[in-house]
Amino acid sequence: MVKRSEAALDLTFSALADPTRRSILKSLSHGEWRVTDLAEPFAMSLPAVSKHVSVLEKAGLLKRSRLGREHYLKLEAAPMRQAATWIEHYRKFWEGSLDELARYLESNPVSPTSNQKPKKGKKA
Amino acid sequence: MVKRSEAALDLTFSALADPTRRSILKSLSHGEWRVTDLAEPFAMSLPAVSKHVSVLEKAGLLKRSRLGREHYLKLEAAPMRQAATWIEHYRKFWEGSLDELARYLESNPVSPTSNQKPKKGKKA
DNA sequence: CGAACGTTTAACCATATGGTTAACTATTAT
DNA sequence: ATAATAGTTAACCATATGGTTAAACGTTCG
Repeated sequence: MVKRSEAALDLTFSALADPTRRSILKSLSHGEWRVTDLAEPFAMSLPAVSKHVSVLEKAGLLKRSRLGREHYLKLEAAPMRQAATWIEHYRKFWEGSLDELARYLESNPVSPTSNQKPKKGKKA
Repeated sequence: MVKRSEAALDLTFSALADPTRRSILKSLSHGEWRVTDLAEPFAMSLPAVSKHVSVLEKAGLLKRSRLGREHYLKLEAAPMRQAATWIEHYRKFWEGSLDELARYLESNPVSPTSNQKPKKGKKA
């Protein structure tokens, strides 16, 4: 099932990569909105917003409920958790780096001692 | 400076939206790699990987150090923190939703009591 | 009924993305 | 000096993305 979740991450991250769509999610975090309401703050046409909404819907980041001619959109934040978990995995790394930097500064007060060049393949 | 960080989020999320690039970051979390080394696992040309690397570089997710003709790439996970923070903001929401669901189920044992239709503008 | 509303779909356009191969630059090895 | 290695850049291609306007669809209002 690696493939499956990779594809889901693709959808989630690329949905989040657009400022209009992030703004829409922000609106939805304050309640359920109609497409027209969502579109109001933006300087773009309704069909453009409609497309953004459907990108978010396909990524599973919102759910749509039809009520007559009106569509109500509701935030579905759960898929973000997978993305957050993916990113979290790297927190250890950047925190680890700071630790290493601290250790380096402590054990190398003035001049660096080792600066040999790598010869082949991976470094570090 | 809202614009600035919005643009940074665009870059970060769209860099993360590609499985090849996520895989490259994963490799870099095990140390510093050259472009050729990074390319080895993939069924694509070196220029293709080179482009992916430069996308990650522009997003600030890795740093490049030139050592003769070799380029060593190093993970720079810090920008992910901003993305993680953005997503984290929504965790409260989905956890809140689960709370609300629990409360709803508790106070509505069998049949729902309120199902009036909304009239205009925002619902919920 | 017919008009207005809410939304999507269609057709189109410009630009971005992800890949290719070929050519080029720069460095290292023989 | 020549050849091999590491990497980028250029030119190209197909498809995706983000926007537009116009038309269509279904629902509600008068």
